[in-house]
Parts: sequence; structure tokens; C-alpha cells
Amino acid sequence: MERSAKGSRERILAAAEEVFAAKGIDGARVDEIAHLAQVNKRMLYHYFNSKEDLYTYVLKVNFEKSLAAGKKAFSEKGDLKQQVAEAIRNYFYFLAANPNYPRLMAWEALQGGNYARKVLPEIWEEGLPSLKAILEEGVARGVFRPDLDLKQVLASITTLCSGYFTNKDILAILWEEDPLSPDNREKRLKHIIDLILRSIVI
Amino acid sequence: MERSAKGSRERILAAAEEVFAAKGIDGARVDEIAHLAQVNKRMLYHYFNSKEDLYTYVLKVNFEKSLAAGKKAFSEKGDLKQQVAEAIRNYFYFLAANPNYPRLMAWEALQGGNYARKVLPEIWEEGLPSLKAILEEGVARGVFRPDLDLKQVLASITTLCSGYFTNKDILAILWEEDPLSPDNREKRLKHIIDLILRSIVI
Amino acid sequence: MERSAKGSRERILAAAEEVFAAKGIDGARVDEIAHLAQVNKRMLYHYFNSKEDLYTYVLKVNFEKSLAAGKKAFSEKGDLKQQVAEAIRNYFYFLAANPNYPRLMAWEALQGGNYARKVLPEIWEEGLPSLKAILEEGVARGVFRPDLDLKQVLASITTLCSGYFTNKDILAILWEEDPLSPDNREKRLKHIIDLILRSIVI
Amino acid sequence: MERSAKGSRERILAAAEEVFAAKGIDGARVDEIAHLAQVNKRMLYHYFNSKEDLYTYVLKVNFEKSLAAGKKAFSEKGDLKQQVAEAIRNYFYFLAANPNYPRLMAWEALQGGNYARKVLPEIWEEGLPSLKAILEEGVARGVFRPDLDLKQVLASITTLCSGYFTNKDILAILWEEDPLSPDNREKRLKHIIDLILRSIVI
DNA sequence: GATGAATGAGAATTCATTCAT
DNA sequence: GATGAATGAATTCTCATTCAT
Repeated sequence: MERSAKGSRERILAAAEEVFAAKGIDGARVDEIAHLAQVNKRMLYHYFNSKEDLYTYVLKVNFEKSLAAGKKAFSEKGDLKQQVAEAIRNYFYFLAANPNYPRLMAWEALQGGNYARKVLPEIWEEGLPSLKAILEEGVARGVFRPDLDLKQVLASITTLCSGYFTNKDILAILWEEDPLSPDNREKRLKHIIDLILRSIVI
Repeated sequence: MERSAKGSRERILAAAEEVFAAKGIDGARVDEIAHLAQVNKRMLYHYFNSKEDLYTYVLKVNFEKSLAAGKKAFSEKGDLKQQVAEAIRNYFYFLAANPNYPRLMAWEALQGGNYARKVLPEIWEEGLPSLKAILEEGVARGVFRPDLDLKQVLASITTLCSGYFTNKDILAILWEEDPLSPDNREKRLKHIIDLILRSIVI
Repeated sequence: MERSAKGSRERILAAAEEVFAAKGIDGARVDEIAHLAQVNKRMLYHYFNSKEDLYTYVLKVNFEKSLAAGKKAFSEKGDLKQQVAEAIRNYFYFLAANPNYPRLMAWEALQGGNYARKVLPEIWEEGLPSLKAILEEGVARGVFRPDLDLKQVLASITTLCSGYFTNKDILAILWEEDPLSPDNREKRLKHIIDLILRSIVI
Repeated sequence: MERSAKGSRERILAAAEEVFAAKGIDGARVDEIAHLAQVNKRMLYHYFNSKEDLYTYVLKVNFEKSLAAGKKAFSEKGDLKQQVAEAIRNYFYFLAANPNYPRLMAWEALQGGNYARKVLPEIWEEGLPSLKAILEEGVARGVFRPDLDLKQVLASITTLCSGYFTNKDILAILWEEDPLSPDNREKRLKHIIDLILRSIVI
């Protein structure tokens, strides 16, 4: 049993993340979370006070994970183009490795970010600070187009990356393939990088 | 009273679209829909049988609207690049004019397309057939890159366009501006068109 | 169309009898009755005021039909035993010919006769007056047992006859045959007559 | 408070049996059952899932009670006639002691046995196996008529016995006495036994 | 007489939350 | 920390009945 491997609190948190990511806060059922976490429902209230608070906490934890990932300095080897590519790749594979994250963000976005706003107004997924820095340097050095609109570029990158994961089920239907297979994932990433790079170089 | 201005059925449908787009099927309340439609709750069941069926019907109507819009032949003036730009512009402004549509699709996508699948497995938003045709012609004529992966390009276009609208609330927070203002909308569209065109021409 | 063959009122009455007999007053749906009668639901209220009144009226009509059948003088040929047999036969085939009647009575009996009581306290299915008379005469003439308890005998006859029809579905399951087939019906009737006659003759 | 005297589950079951026996599934109200059981309505769903399932479960429990009663071996003293009388008496007093049982069966019979069929297609109230055995033995030994139709005899016995209880309210009106008074009950039983015995002996 | 649309009261069912232990 | 049973407030859905024409 990995029942006691993690403590109840951790199990609840993990279960909640799973269920909220799968169904959103309105579709999620407290019973399902408790059952999945193999704890008595009461414990959930013991540790997290309410469904809403639990949800908000799950968001918080995920934001922090994402921030931490964003900050992890990546090797600054290669030219700026390569660094941009690398940053996108890092972000893309962070999403792939943490599939609950983009889904949680997507549910939250549709709800106007009301829960996220309460706890973490500042963060959200601007969280590509290193990328921003590289792009700025590229512009300064004349490697990237001088008329680059950073806001737009960053929005495009995050949308393209996270959109791939939040729309996986639909793409699976349309493409009749599994978008999450390593091959397809890599193909998609290459396409996104190509798209972005072509649009920013002079 | 604009009581019987539109029939109850239409009012219910309109109200349902509004509420489902705003809150998703799980967040929506039948009472709210009935109230917004200014009808007795009973009528909702009379016309649409259940909340779920009503939701599915709203999806259906929206799919059809989108298909109709996609089919509307656009002027084939200008070169192929201009035609691509025009097709993206049409799609983008269709979403802007029908803000419920991208949101409904986004909720649905997060739920794995379970409801949509029931009604219209085939459609979804591949629905950019004219665009696909233009791209193919461009490749054939040697105007666009021969190695163009249409699937990828189309996925990027739809993701970029609809992602802008489904994430509007988050962008509003990050940018501290209204993403839906005509100016910002147009600026975003131009960015997307530029991004795509640069990536497809030789 | 036999739609206009009978007037709406008659069609409603016929439909109501059918549905009430099939499902009882609580299981019956006004909508189903109206639909079966091919009339607008409003007409039902026009003619019969309420579901309850309609039900009560159906009971009344059926009581009267049964009384009328019971009064129809039967040929007084043959000895008293033959006359008893004939009376039971008449009753049994009246029930067979009017399958709604025993069912309506059975639903009503389970409900304590509350609706019937309101309108027709006197009738119910004592309605075998001719039979009663024959039995009394038989006792007087010394043909039947002097210690005959008429109440008990009549109760047995009605129970045995109507019970066969109200339990038809269960018997169908147990016997794996159709209790209402002419053969089985006749066999059952013969059994009942035999049972009763043996118990009343000296 | 005899609040937890019996567990809620048992109280719900008892209350449900009472209410379903009194009013049938369509006439019964979940609220009434919950109130009678002194539990929160929610518990009913917790333990039994739905009104329909609760009803089906009540049927099941009653079937089993009846089967158990039927199996209880009765003293095989006396001749076969006495044994038949004893078996009928046992059955009759089982019904008297469990008044909900014949009523539940009667409602169910009128509905075509649709719910019972789900749970226990095989049982129903053929459940007089010991009686059947005695009758067969009697025929074999030449004590009972060789042309005895067992199916018919058993149907008559069950109909006469259970019919007495399901029609009690009507008999009360007709007879202007209480059919359930010990005296009247016993008188009725004697009549039934006499009726049956006379019809089966040679 | 006849109709289709509408309604309010109520019935079944669900859900987050809390109590007693 | 932990638990099973319990609850009240919604929430979805149903039904007999009535209104406007």
C-alpha cells in the first residue's frame, strides 16, 4: 500500500489536483477526491477547510511548481535563437510532465481567474521570465526584429504550448492519433519553435 | 413585456448559451437559465428534456453557426498570402462576434468533448476548410513551403485565435488592458497573421 | 380515423379507463390519457374537472356496467346447481370481457376504496344478487347445505373470479402460459365452478 | 429518542415497507418514508440509492421472509387432510401476521410484477412447496382425487387467502364488520379450508 | 368546443459540510 | 489524527392544472 507512503494531507492534495484538473471545480466531487485519496472525507475539511479552499490551494501549489520550473536556470550555451528554442522546449515539456497544470489553468481562465486572483494575483503564467529576458537581449543585440512585440510573442508561446495540452482530447478525435505520444509531442514542439523563431528573427 | 418577442424556446436557447458559455455545464444552474430566459423552468424541460440535452443542443447550434460562417465564401481577390490573411481574419472576427462559441468549445475540450461527441463527432473546429484549400493550393503552386504540415498549421491558427478569447480575463490581468477593445483585438490579429504568414511562405 | 367516431368526451373516458386500469390513479398520467384519447389536455378538464373526478367517474361507469350485467336475467333453465354454475360463468366472462373492471376494483380495494366510497358507497361488487337469490333458494329447498354461509361463499366466488384476472401477469410468469387464452380461461372457470359446487351441495 | 434503537437503515426499510404496502410505489412519497423512519431523506439515498431500488429491496426482503416461513417444516402429524388444513392455516396466519406482504404482492401483481421480476423472477408466491408435496402424495396414495389439477388448486388457495387480506377494506364496508378481528379471520380460514378439502378428497 | 403554451407547487435526488465518537 | 453516520440547503426534474386565443 502506498497508502501510508504519503501522509493523508499529501494524498488529499494529490487527489484533489487530479480531480480538479480533470473536471474543474464545479464538476469535481468532494467524495471522489476523498475516495481517491483513500481518506475519510472529514480529513479533507480538517486539513483544508472547504472545497473552495482546497481548490485554491491546489492552484497555489501548481503556480509555485511552475514558477520554480521557470526559474531553473537553463544552460546558456548556444546562440540566442537556440536559447529561445530551449526555453520553449523547457516550458513545453514542463507542461507535458505536469499535465494537470495546463488544465487547471485553463479551467481557471474560463472562470475569469476568480480563484487564482484571490490568492496569487501577481503570478499567473507570465512565468516565462527567462524567455522574456532572452528576447529582450536579442532585440538589443539586433539578432531579433526590432519591432518585436514581447507581449504578443509571449502570449503566442504560452497559448500554443498550453493549448496543445488542453485540447488534447479534441485533437485526438480530429487527428485520430494520440497527441501525447512522444513522437507527436515532439513534432508539435518543433512546429511551435519553428513558428516562433521564424517570426522573431530579422 | 418583450415576453413573446422571441418564442420561449428561442429565449431559453439564448439564455442557455449565455450561461453555459459563462460557467460550463457543471457551473450552470437551470434556474438561472430559466430566469434569464424569463420563462418557467418547466418550459425548459418541455422543449429540451434535460439540462444535459439542452447543453448538447446549444453545442449543436453553435457548431452549425460556425460551420455556416466557415463556408461563407470569401472574396478570392488578392494573392494566396492575402487570402490566408483574409481567412484568418474572418475566423478571428467570427469568434469576436460570437464570444460564446470559443468558450463553449473550450469547456467542452476540457471535458474531453464528451457532449459534443454525442451530437457531432465529425465537425468540431477543423472547420476551416477554405483555409485548408488555400494552403494546399499555395504549396502546389510553390508559393508556400513544400514541407508545410497542414495539420500543425491549422492547429496553430485555431489555437492562437480561439485561445485569445478564452484567455481574455487572464490577459486583462497581465496586460492591464482590455484585450477585447477594438485596438487590442486588431493588434493581436495582425500579430497572429504575421506569425502564420512568416512560417508558411518559402 | 376513429378519431371522430366517438366524441372527445367518450374518447377521454375510454382512455382514462384504460390508463387507470393499467396503472392505478397514482401511476396514471393526465398527459398519457389525453394523448391516448387524442384530445387536448384542456378538454379533459373541460369535461371532467380534475384527474380525481375523472377517476371517480370511471369507477362509477364501471360499477354501473357491472350492475347492469349482474341484473341481466339469465335463463332459469336447469336445476339450481346448473343455475349457480351459469351465474358464476356469467360473472367470470363479464370480467374476461371487461378486463379493466377487475383491475380498477383491485387498485381501488388496495387504496381502501376511498374514491369509490365517495360516490357509490352502496354498490361495490356484492353485485351478484341473482346468485345470492339462487343460493338462498337452494338452501330453502334442501338442495344446498343448510349451514351455508352466504357471505363467505359470495366472497369466495368474487375473489376467485376477479383474482384470476388481476393476477394474470404473475400467473403468466409462474405457469409460463397465457392465462387469458380461451383454453386456460375456460379451464380455470371449470375449476372454480367445481370448487364452489362441491362446497355447497349437501 | 429511540433514535438509534434500530439502525437508520433498518428504520428506513421498515418505514418503506409500511408506506409502500399502504400506497404502492407510485402513491408513496420519499419524504413520508424518511419522516416515518425519523431519518434525513439523504440517508435513504445513501443506503438504497433510489426510491425504485428501495422498493425493489423491500420486495426482496418480503419474498425472503415468505420463503423462510414456507420452508418452516410443520408437524407432520395427522392424516393428509389434516396436513393440508394445517398448511393452509400456516399460510393464512403468516399473511395475517405480515399484513404488508399480501398488499405488496397485490400492488406488484397489478403492475405486472415489473419490479419483482428484476430481483426474483423465480420465487413469487408459488412458494407453497410443502403444500404441493402433500397434495401430490395424497393423489398418489389415492386419498385425493386422481384428476386433481395442482396448478389450479394452488392458485385457488393463494388467491383465497391473500385476497381476503388485500380486500379487507372492501369487505369491511360490505360486511359492516372488521374482517381482521380474530373471530372473523378464523371463520374465513375455516371456510377456505372446508372449500378446498371438499374439492380435493375423493 | 378546441388548442398550444405556460405555470406553481411539489417530488426525487445531489452535494458540501458537520456531529458524535 | 481519524471515522461513519448524519444533515440542510440546493438542484434537477415532474405533474396536475390554467391562461390566452
